[in-house]
Amino acid sequence: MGAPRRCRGRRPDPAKRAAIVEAASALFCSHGYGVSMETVAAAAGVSKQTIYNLFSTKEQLFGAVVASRSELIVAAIPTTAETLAPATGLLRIAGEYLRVMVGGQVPVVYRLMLATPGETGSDLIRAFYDNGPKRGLGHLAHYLAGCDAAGSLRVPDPALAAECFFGMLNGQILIRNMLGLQESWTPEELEAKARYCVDMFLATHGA
Amino acid sequence: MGAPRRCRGRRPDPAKRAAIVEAASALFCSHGYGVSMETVAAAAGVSKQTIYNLFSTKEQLFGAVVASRSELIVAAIPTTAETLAPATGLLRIAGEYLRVMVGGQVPVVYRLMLATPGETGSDLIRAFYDNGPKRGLGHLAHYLAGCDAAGSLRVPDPALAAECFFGMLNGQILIRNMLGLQESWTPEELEAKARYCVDMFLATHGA
DNA sequence: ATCTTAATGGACCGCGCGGTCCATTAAATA
DNA sequence: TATTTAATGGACCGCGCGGTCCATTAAGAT
Repeated sequence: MGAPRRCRGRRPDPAKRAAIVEAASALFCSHGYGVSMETVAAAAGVSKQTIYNLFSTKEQLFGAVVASRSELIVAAIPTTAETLAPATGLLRIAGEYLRVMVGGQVPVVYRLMLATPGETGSDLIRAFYDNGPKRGLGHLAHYLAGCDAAGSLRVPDPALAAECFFGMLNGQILIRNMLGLQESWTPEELEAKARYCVDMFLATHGA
Repeated sequence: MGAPRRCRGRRPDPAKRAAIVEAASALFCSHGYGVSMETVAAAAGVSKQTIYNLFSTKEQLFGAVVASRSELIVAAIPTTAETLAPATGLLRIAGEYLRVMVGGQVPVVYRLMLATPGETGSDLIRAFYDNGPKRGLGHLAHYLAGCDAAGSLRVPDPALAAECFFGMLNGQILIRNMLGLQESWTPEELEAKARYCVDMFLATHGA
Protein backbone atom coordinates (compact mmCIF):
# COMPACT_ATOMS: atom_id res chain seq x y z
CA MET A 1 0.00 0.00 0.00
CA GLY A 2 2.78 2.39 0.87
CA ALA A 3 4.33 2.13 -2.61
CA PRO A 4 4.70 5.66 -4.04
CA ARG A 5 3.80 4.30 -7.48
CA ARG A 6 4.74 7.26 -9.61
CA CYS A 7 2.54 7.58 -12.64
CA ARG A 8 2.61 9.24 -15.99
CA GLY A 9 1.40 12.64 -17.10
CA ARG A 10 0.96 16.03 -15.51
CA ARG A 11 0.60 16.18 -11.74
CA PRO A 12 -2.37 17.92 -10.12
CA ASP A 13 -1.51 21.31 -8.70
CA PRO A 14 -2.02 21.39 -4.92
CA ALA A 15 -2.11 25.18 -5.00
CA LYS A 16 -5.30 25.02 -7.07
CA ARG A 17 -7.09 22.97 -4.49
CA ALA A 18 -5.96 25.26 -1.72
CA ALA A 19 -7.07 28.33 -3.67
CA ILE A 20 -10.49 26.81 -4.23
CA VAL A 21 -11.01 25.95 -0.58
CA GLU A 22 -9.75 29.36 0.45
CA ALA A 23 -12.04 31.22 -1.93
CA ALA A 24 -15.02 29.06 -1.06
CA SER A 25 -14.42 29.61 2.64
CA ALA A 26 -14.33 33.37 2.29
CA LEU A 27 -17.42 33.46 0.08
CA PHE A 28 -19.47 31.04 2.14
CA CYS A 29 -18.67 33.09 5.22
CA SER A 30 -19.51 36.45 3.76
CA HIS A 31 -22.40 35.51 1.49
CA GLY A 32 -23.64 32.19 2.77
CA TYR A 33 -24.03 28.87 1.07
CA GLY A 34 -25.92 30.50 -1.76
CA VAL A 35 -22.87 31.61 -3.72
CA SER A 36 -22.63 29.99 -7.10
CA MET A 37 -19.89 27.59 -8.06
CA GLU A 38 -18.98 29.88 -10.92
CA THR A 39 -18.37 32.67 -8.46
CA VAL A 40 -16.15 30.42 -6.41
CA ALA A 41 -14.26 29.39 -9.51
CA ALA A 42 -13.76 32.97 -10.56
CA ALA A 43 -12.60 34.01 -7.10
CA ALA A 44 -10.17 31.11 -6.99
CA GLY A 45 -8.87 31.91 -10.46
CA VAL A 46 -9.80 28.46 -11.66
CA SER A 47 -12.19 26.94 -14.14
CA LYS A 48 -15.43 25.45 -12.92
CA GLN A 49 -14.52 22.07 -14.27
CA THR A 50 -11.38 22.03 -12.17
CA ILE A 51 -13.52 22.33 -9.07
CA TYR A 52 -15.62 19.40 -10.17
CA ASN A 53 -12.46 17.41 -10.83
CA LEU A 54 -11.47 17.88 -7.20
CA PHE A 55 -14.88 17.85 -5.50
CA SER A 56 -17.71 15.82 -6.90
CA THR A 57 -20.43 18.10 -5.59
CA LYS A 58 -21.03 21.43 -3.94
CA GLU A 59 -21.78 19.87 -0.60
CA GLN A 60 -18.49 17.99 -0.73
CA LEU A 61 -16.69 21.23 -1.32
CA PHE A 62 -18.49 22.67 1.66
CA GLY A 63 -17.41 19.71 3.74
CA ALA A 64 -13.82 20.22 2.70
CA VAL A 65 -14.04 23.88 3.67
CA VAL A 66 -15.42 23.00 7.08
CA ALA A 67 -12.73 20.39 7.61
CA SER A 68 -10.04 22.82 6.61
CA ARG A 69 -11.34 25.49 8.92
CA SER A 70 -11.88 23.13 11.79
CA GLU A 71 -8.17 22.38 11.78
CA LEU A 72 -7.59 26.01 12.61
CA ILE A 73 -9.88 25.92 15.60
CA VAL A 74 -8.40 22.71 16.90
CA ALA A 75 -4.93 24.14 16.50
CA ALA A 76 -6.09 27.11 18.56
CA ILE A 77 -6.89 24.98 21.60
CA PRO A 78 -4.32 25.87 24.20
CA THR A 79 -2.12 22.99 25.21
CA THR A 80 0.37 25.04 27.11
CA ALA A 81 0.23 25.98 30.77
CA GLU A 82 -0.45 22.41 31.80
CA THR A 83 1.98 22.62 34.66
CA LEU A 84 1.96 26.33 35.41
CA ALA A 85 0.69 27.87 38.61
CA PRO A 86 -2.91 29.16 38.34
CA ALA A 87 -2.15 32.87 38.22
CA THR A 88 0.24 32.66 35.30
CA GLY A 89 -1.37 29.66 33.64
CA LEU A 90 -4.82 31.23 33.50
CA LEU A 91 -3.39 34.46 32.22
CA ARG A 92 -1.67 32.66 29.39
CA ILE A 93 -4.82 30.68 28.50
CA ALA A 94 -6.86 33.87 28.59
CA GLY A 95 -4.42 35.64 26.30
CA GLU A 96 -4.50 32.79 23.78
CA TYR A 97 -8.25 32.67 23.87
CA LEU A 98 -8.75 36.37 23.32
CA ARG A 99 -6.18 36.56 20.56
CA VAL A 100 -7.80 33.82 18.55
CA MET A 101 -11.27 35.24 19.13
CA VAL A 102 -10.62 38.80 18.09
CA GLY A 103 -8.44 37.51 15.27
CA GLY A 104 -11.68 36.37 13.72
CA GLN A 105 -10.64 32.95 12.50
CA VAL A 106 -12.74 31.13 15.04
CA PRO A 107 -15.86 33.22 14.44
CA VAL A 108 -15.46 32.44 10.77
CA VAL A 109 -15.80 28.75 11.46
CA TYR A 110 -18.96 29.30 13.47
CA ARG A 111 -20.41 31.35 10.66
CA LEU A 112 -19.58 28.55 8.33
CA MET A 113 -21.39 26.01 10.47
CA LEU A 114 -24.49 28.17 10.48
CA ALA A 115 -24.35 28.55 6.71
CA THR A 116 -24.65 24.80 6.42
CA PRO A 117 -27.14 23.65 3.79
CA GLY A 118 -28.84 20.98 5.87
CA GLU A 119 -30.75 21.08 9.12
CA THR A 120 -29.34 22.60 12.24
CA GLY A 121 -27.98 20.14 14.71
CA SER A 122 -26.64 17.97 11.90
CA ASP A 123 -23.87 15.46 12.32
CA LEU A 124 -21.45 17.90 10.76
CA ILE A 125 -22.25 20.49 13.39
CA ARG A 126 -22.14 18.03 16.24
CA ALA A 127 -18.78 16.71 15.11
CA PHE A 128 -17.45 20.24 14.82
CA TYR A 129 -18.62 21.17 18.28
CA ASP A 130 -17.34 18.04 19.97
CA ASN A 131 -14.04 18.33 18.20
CA GLY A 132 -13.46 22.02 18.71
CA PRO A 133 -15.15 24.08 21.41
CA LYS A 134 -15.94 21.12 23.62
CA ARG A 135 -12.33 19.97 23.61
CA GLY A 136 -11.16 23.46 24.50
CA LEU A 137 -13.58 23.53 27.38
CA GLY A 138 -12.52 20.10 28.49
CA HIS A 139 -8.90 21.10 28.48
CA LEU A 140 -9.49 24.05 30.75
CA ALA A 141 -11.68 22.00 33.07
CA HIS A 142 -8.97 19.39 33.30
CA TYR A 143 -6.40 22.03 34.13
CA LEU A 144 -8.65 23.48 36.83
CA ALA A 145 -9.29 20.05 38.30
CA GLY A 146 -5.54 19.54 38.44
CA CYS A 147 -5.09 22.79 40.31
CA ASP A 148 -7.80 21.77 42.72
CA ALA A 149 -6.15 18.43 43.36
CA ALA A 150 -2.82 20.15 43.86
CA GLY A 151 -4.43 22.51 46.33
CA SER A 152 -3.50 25.65 44.41
CA LEU A 153 -7.16 26.39 43.68
CA ARG A 154 -10.54 25.51 45.09
CA VAL A 155 -12.85 24.62 42.23
CA PRO A 156 -15.59 22.18 43.13
CA ASP A 157 -17.21 22.19 39.66
CA PRO A 158 -14.48 22.45 37.04
CA ALA A 159 -16.83 22.16 34.07
CA LEU A 160 -19.00 25.02 35.24
CA ALA A 161 -15.98 27.11 36.11
CA ALA A 162 -14.39 26.53 32.72
CA GLU A 163 -17.52 27.50 30.86
CA CYS A 164 -17.92 30.67 32.88
CA PHE A 165 -14.28 31.62 32.57
CA PHE A 166 -14.28 31.39 28.78
CA GLY A 167 -17.66 33.03 28.74
CA MET A 168 -16.61 36.10 30.63
CA LEU A 169 -13.47 36.40 28.53
CA ASN A 170 -15.56 36.26 25.43
CA GLY A 171 -18.39 38.53 26.41
CA GLN A 172 -19.88 39.61 23.12
CA ILE A 173 -16.76 39.31 21.01
CA LEU A 174 -17.70 36.13 19.22
CA ILE A 175 -21.22 37.15 18.44
CA ARG A 176 -20.26 40.59 17.23
CA ASN A 177 -17.62 39.08 15.02
CA MET A 178 -20.10 36.62 13.62
CA LEU A 179 -22.49 39.43 12.83
CA GLY A 180 -19.74 41.21 10.95
CA LEU A 181 -19.62 44.12 13.39
CA GLN A 182 -16.17 45.60 13.55
CA GLU A 183 -14.13 45.16 16.67
CA SER A 184 -11.16 47.32 17.50
CA TRP A 185 -9.16 46.11 20.46
CA THR A 186 -5.74 47.35 21.27
CA PRO A 187 -3.35 44.79 22.74
CA GLU A 188 -3.45 46.78 25.97
CA GLU A 189 -7.22 46.50 26.18
CA LEU A 190 -7.05 42.76 25.63
CA GLU A 191 -4.36 42.46 28.26
CA ALA A 192 -6.47 44.46 30.67
CA LYS A 193 -9.52 42.34 30.02
CA ALA A 194 -7.57 39.13 30.51
CA ARG A 195 -6.18 40.38 33.81
CA TYR A 196 -9.59 41.58 34.96
CA CYS A 197 -11.16 38.19 34.30
CA VAL A 198 -8.33 36.22 35.83
CA ASP A 199 -8.44 38.38 38.94
CA MET A 200 -12.17 37.94 39.27
CA PHE A 201 -11.82 34.20 38.81
CA LEU A 202 -9.04 33.94 41.39
CA ALA A 203 -10.92 36.08 43.88
CA THR A 204 -13.43 33.26 44.15
CA HIS A 205 -11.33 30.17 43.47
CA GLY A 206 -8.02 31.14 45.02
CA ALA A 207 -6.90 28.59 47.59
CA MET B 1 -55.24 61.88 7.27
CA GLY B 2 -56.32 60.18 10.47
CA ALA B 3 -59.78 59.50 9.08
CA PRO B 4 -60.56 55.80 9.57
CA ARG B 5 -62.24 55.76 6.16
CA ARG B 6 -63.92 52.41 6.34
CA CYS B 7 -64.02 50.75 2.96
CA ARG B 8 -66.11 48.20 1.25
CA GLY B 9 -65.57 44.51 0.79
CA ARG B 10 -63.99 41.72 2.72
CA ARG B 11 -61.39 42.66 5.34
CA PRO B 12 -57.90 41.14 5.29
CA ASP B 13 -57.42 38.48 7.91
CA PRO B 14 -54.71 39.50 10.41
CA ALA B 15 -54.30 35.89 11.47
CA LYS B 16 -53.08 35.05 7.97
CA ARG B 17 -50.31 37.57 8.14
CA ALA B 18 -49.28 36.38 11.58
CA ALA B 19 -49.25 32.78 10.42
CA ILE B 20 -47.06 33.66 7.46
CA VAL B 21 -44.51 35.53 9.57
CA GLU B 22 -44.52 32.74 12.12
CA ALA B 23 -43.96 30.02 9.56
CA ALA B 24 -41.32 32.01 7.72
CA SER B 25 -39.49 32.68 10.97
CA ALA B 26 -39.37 29.03 11.91
CA LEU B 27 -38.28 27.94 8.45
CA PHE B 28 -35.67 30.63 7.98
CA CYS B 29 -34.22 29.71 11.35
CA SER B 30 -34.08 26.00 10.78
CA HIS B 31 -33.29 25.90 7.07
CA GLY B 32 -31.89 29.30 6.25
CA TYR B 33 -32.97 31.86 3.74
CA GLY B 34 -33.00 29.25 1.01
CA VAL B 35 -36.48 27.93 1.80
CA SER B 36 -38.91 28.42 -1.03
CA MET B 37 -41.90 30.70 -0.82
CA GLU B 38 -44.10 27.75 -1.65
CA THR B 39 -42.78 25.94 1.40
CA VAL B 40 -43.52 28.95 3.54
CA ALA B 41 -47.01 29.17 2.11
CA ALA B 42 -47.66 25.51 2.75
CA ALA B 43 -46.36 25.73 6.31
CA ALA B 44 -48.52 28.78 6.96
CA GLY B 45 -51.57 27.09 5.49
CA VAL B 46 -51.93 29.85 2.96
CA SER B 47 -51.73 30.24 -0.79
CA LYS B 48 -48.59 31.69 -2.32
CA GLN B 49 -50.48 34.57 -3.81
CA THR B 50 -51.67 35.61 -0.38
CA ILE B 51 -48.08 36.04 0.70
CA TYR B 52 -47.41 38.25 -2.29
CA ASN B 53 -50.49 40.28 -1.48
CA LEU B 54 -49.03 41.05 1.93
CA PHE B 55 -45.33 41.24 1.10
CA SER B 56 -44.17 42.41 -2.28
CA THR B 57 -40.98 40.39 -2.25
CA LYS B 58 -39.14 37.67 -0.38
CA GLU B 59 -36.70 40.12 1.14
CA GLN B 60 -39.57 42.20 2.46
CA LEU B 61 -41.01 39.13 4.11
CA PHE B 62 -37.61 38.50 5.65
CA GLY B 63 -37.51 42.05 6.94
CA ALA B 64 -40.92 41.64 8.51
CA VAL B 65 -39.78 38.46 10.21
CA VAL B 66 -36.71 40.16 11.61
CA ALA B 67 -38.75 43.08 12.85
CA SER B 68 -41.24 40.78 14.49
CA ARG B 69 -38.52 38.76 16.21
CA SER B 70 -36.58 41.81 17.29
CA GLU B 71 -39.56 42.89 19.31
CA LEU B 72 -39.14 39.76 21.36
CA ILE B 73 -35.52 40.48 22.17
CA VAL B 74 -36.22 44.07 23.09
CA ALA B 75 -39.03 42.95 25.33
CA ALA B 76 -36.58 40.59 27.03
CA ILE B 77 -34.29 43.39 28.18
CA PRO B 78 -34.59 43.53 31.92
CA THR B 79 -35.99 46.76 33.21
CA THR B 80 -36.57 45.58 36.72
CA ALA B 81 -34.11 45.74 39.59
CA GLU B 82 -33.32 49.37 38.91
CA THR B 83 -33.41 50.25 42.57
CA LEU B 84 -32.56 46.95 44.18
CA ALA B 85 -29.43 46.30 46.20
CA PRO B 86 -26.67 44.61 44.18
CA ALA B 87 -26.96 41.12 45.62
CA THR B 88 -30.65 40.74 44.89
CA GLY B 89 -30.69 42.96 41.79
CA LEU B 90 -27.93 41.05 40.04
CA LEU B 91 -29.49 37.75 40.90
CA ARG B 92 -32.74 38.84 39.35
CA ILE B 93 -31.06 40.13 36.21
CA ALA B 94 -29.09 36.91 35.95
CA GLY B 95 -32.23 34.83 36.27
CA GLU B 96 -33.99 36.81 33.55
CA TYR B 97 -31.02 36.55 31.27
CA LEU B 98 -30.60 32.82 31.63
CA ARG B 99 -34.28 32.11 31.24
CA VAL B 100 -34.53 33.97 27.97
CA MET B 101 -31.32 32.44 26.67
CA VAL B 102 -32.10 28.81 27.36
CA GLY B 103 -35.67 29.45 26.26
CA GLY B 104 -34.21 29.78 22.80
CA GLN B 105 -36.12 32.80 21.56
CA VAL B 106 -33.09 35.04 21.59
CA PRO B 107 -30.82 32.54 19.85
CA VAL B 108 -33.47 32.26 17.18
CA VAL B 109 -33.14 35.95 16.38
CA TYR B 110 -29.38 35.67 16.09
CA ARG B 111 -29.74 32.75 13.74
CA LEU B 112 -32.12 34.82 11.71
CA MET B 113 -29.67 37.66 11.42
CA LEU B 114 -27.02 35.27 10.17
CA ALA B 115 -29.38 33.83 7.60
CA THR B 116 -29.70 37.25 6.08
CA PRO B 117 -29.48 37.31 2.29
CA GLY B 118 -27.17 40.30 1.99
CA GLU B 119 -23.67 40.96 3.25
CA THR B 120 -22.68 40.59 6.85
CA GLY B 121 -22.48 43.81 8.80
CA SER B 122 -25.48 45.20 6.93
CA ASP B 123 -27.65 48.02 8.21
CA LEU B 124 -30.25 45.47 9.25
CA ILE B 125 -27.74 43.69 11.44
CA ARG B 126 -26.33 46.86 12.91
CA ALA B 127 -29.79 48.14 13.75
CA PHE B 128 -30.65 44.86 15.38
CA TYR B 129 -27.51 44.84 17.49
CA ASP B 130 -27.80 48.44 18.62
CA ASN B 131 -31.43 47.98 19.41
CA GLY B 132 -31.21 44.67 21.22
CA PRO B 133 -28.01 43.32 22.75
CA LYS B 134 -26.34 46.69 23.04
CA ARG B 135 -29.27 48.13 24.92
CA GLY B 136 -29.30 45.20 27.30
CA LEU B 137 -25.62 45.71 27.94
CA GLY B 138 -26.11 49.42 28.43
CA HIS B 139 -28.86 48.83 30.93
CA LEU B 140 -26.70 46.61 33.09
CA ALA B 141 -23.76 49.02 32.87
CA HIS B 142 -26.03 51.85 33.95
CA TYR B 143 -27.24 49.83 36.88
CA LEU B 144 -23.68 48.99 37.92
CA ALA B 145 -22.62 52.61 37.62
CA GLY B 146 -25.51 53.54 39.87
CA CYS B 147 -24.40 51.03 42.47
CA ASP B 148 -20.89 52.40 42.28
CA ALA B 149 -22.12 55.94 42.79
CA ALA B 150 -24.25 54.81 45.70
CA GLY B 151 -21.25 53.08 47.21
CA SER B 152 -22.83 49.65 47.27
CA LEU B 153 -20.34 48.36 44.68
CA ARG B 154 -16.90 49.26 43.38
CA VAL B 155 -16.95 49.03 39.61
CA PRO B 156 -14.49 51.34 37.88
CA ASP B 157 -15.36 50.17 34.34
CA PRO B 158 -19.10 49.43 34.19
CA ALA B 159 -19.11 48.62 30.48
CA LEU B 160 -16.40 46.01 30.83
CA ALA B 161 -18.02 44.58 33.93
CA ALA B 162 -21.40 44.34 32.24
CA GLU B 163 -19.99 42.55 29.23
CA CYS B 164 -18.12 40.07 31.38
CA PHE B 165 -21.07 39.46 33.65
CA PHE B 166 -23.42 38.58 30.80
CA GLY B 167 -20.61 36.67 29.17
CA MET B 168 -19.99 34.40 32.09
CA LEU B 169 -23.69 33.82 32.57
CA ASN B 170 -23.97 32.86 28.97
CA GLY B 171 -20.93 30.67 28.61
CA GLN B 172 -21.68 28.53 25.59
CA ILE B 173 -25.44 28.55 25.88
CA LEU B 174 -26.13 30.96 23.06
CA ILE B 175 -23.76 29.40 20.62
CA ARG B 176 -24.89 25.88 21.33
CA ASN B 177 -28.47 26.94 20.89
CA MET B 178 -27.65 28.62 17.62
CA LEU B 179 -25.96 25.48 16.39
CA GLY B 180 -29.08 23.52 17.22
CA LEU B 181 -27.39 21.47 19.93
CA GLN B 182 -29.86 20.46 22.57
CA GLU B 183 -29.58 21.98 26.00
CA SER B 184 -31.17 20.47 29.05
CA TRP B 185 -31.04 22.68 32.09
CA THR B 186 -33.10 22.07 35.15
CA PRO B 187 -34.33 25.18 36.96
CA GLU B 188 -32.05 24.22 39.84
CA GLU B 189 -29.00 24.16 37.60
CA LEU B 190 -29.85 27.57 36.23
CA GLU B 191 -30.38 28.90 39.72
CA ALA B 192 -27.02 27.46 40.78
CA LYS B 193 -25.24 28.99 37.82
CA ALA B 194 -26.81 32.38 38.45
CA ARG B 195 -25.74 32.28 42.06
CA TYR B 196 -22.24 31.12 41.18
CA CYS B 197 -21.78 34.00 38.73
CA VAL B 198 -23.24 36.62 41.04
CA ASP B 199 -21.02 35.45 43.88
CA MET B 200 -17.94 35.58 41.71
CA PHE B 201 -18.87 39.04 40.52
CA LEU B 202 -19.49 40.31 44.03
CA ALA B 203 -16.27 38.81 45.32
CA THR B 204 -14.43 41.33 43.18
CA HIS B 205 -16.82 44.27 43.07
CA GLY B 206 -18.36 44.15 46.51
CA ALA B 207 -17.92 47.42 48.38
C1' DA C 1 -80.08 41.71 -2.97
C1' DT C 2 -75.21 43.80 -4.92
C1' DC C 3 -70.67 45.24 -4.87
C1' DT C 4 -66.10 45.01 -3.43
C1' DT C 5 -62.15 42.95 -1.72
C1' DA C 6 -59.60 38.65 0.23
C1' DA C 7 -58.12 34.37 -0.65
C1' DT C 8 -57.49 30.22 -3.38
C1' DG C 9 -54.98 27.17 -6.49
C1' DG C 10 -53.12 26.15 -10.56
C1' DA C 11 -50.86 27.34 -14.80
C1' DC C 12 -47.19 29.77 -16.35
C1' DC C 13 -42.62 32.48 -17.36
C1' DG C 14 -37.62 33.46 -16.91
C1' DC C 15 -33.54 32.97 -14.97
C1' DG C 16 -29.92 31.39 -12.30
C1' DC C 17 -27.46 27.68 -10.77
C1' DG C 18 -25.74 22.79 -10.14
C1' DG C 19 -23.74 19.72 -12.95
C1' DT C 20 -22.05 17.55 -17.57
C1' DC C 21 -19.64 17.31 -21.97
C1' DC C 22 -16.07 18.23 -25.09
C1' DA C 23 -12.44 20.05 -27.83
C1' DT C 24 -8.23 22.27 -26.93
C1' DT C 25 -3.98 23.54 -24.55
C1' DA C 26 -0.40 22.96 -20.89
C1' DA C 27 2.66 20.35 -18.22
C1' DA C 28 4.75 16.38 -16.71
C1' DT C 29 6.68 11.30 -17.47
C1' DA C 30 8.89 7.94 -20.38
C1' DT D 1 10.05 12.51 -29.28
C1' DA D 2 5.31 10.36 -27.86
C1' DT D 3 2.01 9.67 -24.20
C1' DT D 4 -0.67 10.61 -20.35
C1' DT D 5 -3.02 13.53 -17.29
C1' DA D 6 -4.36 18.46 -15.61
C1' DA D 7 -6.57 22.38 -16.63
C1' DT D 8 -9.19 25.52 -19.54
C1' DG D 9 -13.40 27.69 -21.26
C1' DG D 10 -17.46 27.57 -23.44
C1' DA D 11 -21.70 25.35 -24.77
C1' DC D 12 -25.27 22.96 -22.92
C1' DC D 13 -29.20 20.63 -20.01
C1' DG D 14 -32.73 20.41 -16.33
C1' DC D 15 -34.75 21.91 -12.54
C1' DG D 16 -36.18 24.64 -8.87
C1' DC D 17 -37.58 28.91 -7.37
C1' DG D 18 -39.08 33.92 -7.37
C1' DG D 19 -42.68 36.17 -9.16
C1' DT D 20 -47.05 36.91 -12.19
C1' DC D 21 -51.65 36.01 -14.06
C1' DC D 22 -56.21 34.57 -13.88
C1' DA D 23 -60.56 32.43 -13.13
C1' DT D 24 -63.10 31.09 -9.20
C1' DT D 25 -64.87 31.16 -4.54
C1' DA D 26 -65.55 33.19 0.15
C1' DA D 27 -66.60 36.84 3.14
C1' DG D 28 -67.51 41.14 4.51
C1' DA D 29 -69.98 46.01 3.62
C1' DT D 30 -74.08 48.66 1.95
